[in-house]
Amino acid sequence: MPSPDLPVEIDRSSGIPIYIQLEEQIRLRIRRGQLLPGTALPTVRSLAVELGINANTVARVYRDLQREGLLRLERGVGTFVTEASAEQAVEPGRLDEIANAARRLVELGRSAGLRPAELARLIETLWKETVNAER
Amino acid sequence: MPSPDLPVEIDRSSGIPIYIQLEEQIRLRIRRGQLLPGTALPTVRSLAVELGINANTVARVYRDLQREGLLRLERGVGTFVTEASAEQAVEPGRLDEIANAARRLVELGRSAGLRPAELARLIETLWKETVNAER
Amino acid sequence: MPSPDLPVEIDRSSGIPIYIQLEEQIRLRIRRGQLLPGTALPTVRSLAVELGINANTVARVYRDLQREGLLRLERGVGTFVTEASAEQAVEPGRLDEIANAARRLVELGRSAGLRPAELARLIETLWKETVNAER
Amino acid sequence: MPSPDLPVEIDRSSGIPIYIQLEEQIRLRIRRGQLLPGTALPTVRSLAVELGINANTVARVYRDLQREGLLRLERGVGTFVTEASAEQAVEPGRLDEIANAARRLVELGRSAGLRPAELARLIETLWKETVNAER
DNA sequence: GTGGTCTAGACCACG
DNA sequence: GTGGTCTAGACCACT
Repeated sequence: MPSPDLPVEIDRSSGIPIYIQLEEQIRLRIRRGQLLPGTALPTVRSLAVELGINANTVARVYRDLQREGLLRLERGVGTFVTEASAEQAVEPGRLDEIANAARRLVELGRSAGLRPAELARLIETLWKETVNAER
Repeated sequence: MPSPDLPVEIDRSSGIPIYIQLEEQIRLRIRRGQLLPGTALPTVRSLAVELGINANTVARVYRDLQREGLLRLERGVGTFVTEASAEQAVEPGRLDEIANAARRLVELGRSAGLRPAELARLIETLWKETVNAER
Repeated sequence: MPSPDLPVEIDRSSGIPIYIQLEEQIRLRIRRGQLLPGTALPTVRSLAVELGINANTVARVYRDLQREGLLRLERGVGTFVTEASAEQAVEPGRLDEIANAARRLVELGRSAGLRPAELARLIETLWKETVNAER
Repeated sequence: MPSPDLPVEIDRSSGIPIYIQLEEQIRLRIRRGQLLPGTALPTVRSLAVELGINANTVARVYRDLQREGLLRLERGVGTFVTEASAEQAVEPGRLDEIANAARRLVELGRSAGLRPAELARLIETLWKETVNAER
């Protein structure tokens, strides 16, 4: 499988660490089925050059995603999307549904004068409660 | 007005800065009307001791909330909820509505195998889009 | 909890990456109950100086162990053994038992002319079979 | 002697170098008496194609095993198992004994929550100690 | 002073 | 040429 263009964008002024931005964008592409199992990713160095960041930063991202089981790093060969990643894929319809729910939440929050960070925190709190409730 | 108990909880292993956790919890209590204008907050030192955190951190929180207009620091006297804070209060009904929307989003996200951080990021992204759309 | 001496040893000529050596030694100490929950570890920089290695390498080790749930990194404060690490502790008796079984295997392997790497590989193969058999 | 099928399996996601995997599997087959002296091995190219790996890698493996005295490379003819390899053969009974000891160790390790890499490392450590004790 | 991120660059192992 | 490790050093966020 060839290495397709990887239309990743880094916002250096967002305050969000570069490696987090990269990880999430690649993870999301795999989840959406835009990066199928077996697909080769750009080499560490080439992606670093393309994004204007350091190769170590890219390597860190690939390594993190390897631990999550999404990527397979082959020394001397390259980096590939794992077969197992398909299990973590999400149907596009579901993602739309999620996006809609998120949009609704954002509108409600804004009209109530909340801040984005407050909503994000609310989500994390509810998430933990849900997890605990399962136990 | 007396200083009520301030049932704040700090999670040291969450990775979220302590001052952020504190700020949001106090802000939310004011928004909910659980901390009314004129109410005195615990002293910097007592709250620091109670939570087992650094006094500088508490001082920073009070200072930040003062800048937002929610608190009033009276040197040598204490810290109080401002009258103006009432303007930022949100009706309980609205908060319930928001909480419900958030709960739904959390459930959708969980069933799709997403992580809380991904949802939080989604929210922030949508937020910015909404802001830009307004311009 | 104070930071006790951490008698770690690095063998730079072993060919085994420094961060792997460090990780395993700290992990083993926690497993053995020699590093109890709440205990503070040396700071990233001090351990780096003590071992004569780079601070980034120590930071990587701490970060990896944090992901495993063994350590808790508190920015601005320090690094601590988590409460949850106790769940991964192993009784000393069991470790002795394991060491004996390993010693026996080593003797058998040596007398049959095998190499250590072959034994190690045999272990990993059997391990995977056991895992698959469980499914 | 004809070239038998060589049922080798390569795990590209194991992190273990391909040449190590290949070497050990061939070595083990010779030790077990499954590859007898005089037997021809597949050509470098055919084995490389069959396994989907680089021909250089296969060549390296054959060369390494030649240095160990297990294989004989005859230029323009092919690669063969040496007569001397018989001396390194191990009786099946012994291999069973070793496999049993290894299985026991794996079970103990798993029930104690260790990782395969930790067991492998333990073995290598004990091996070195045994060697030193002999001196 | 703590940990976290990022850079630049060197050297190594693998294919 | 691929990824992996390590160093040295800068700057930042947090307590």
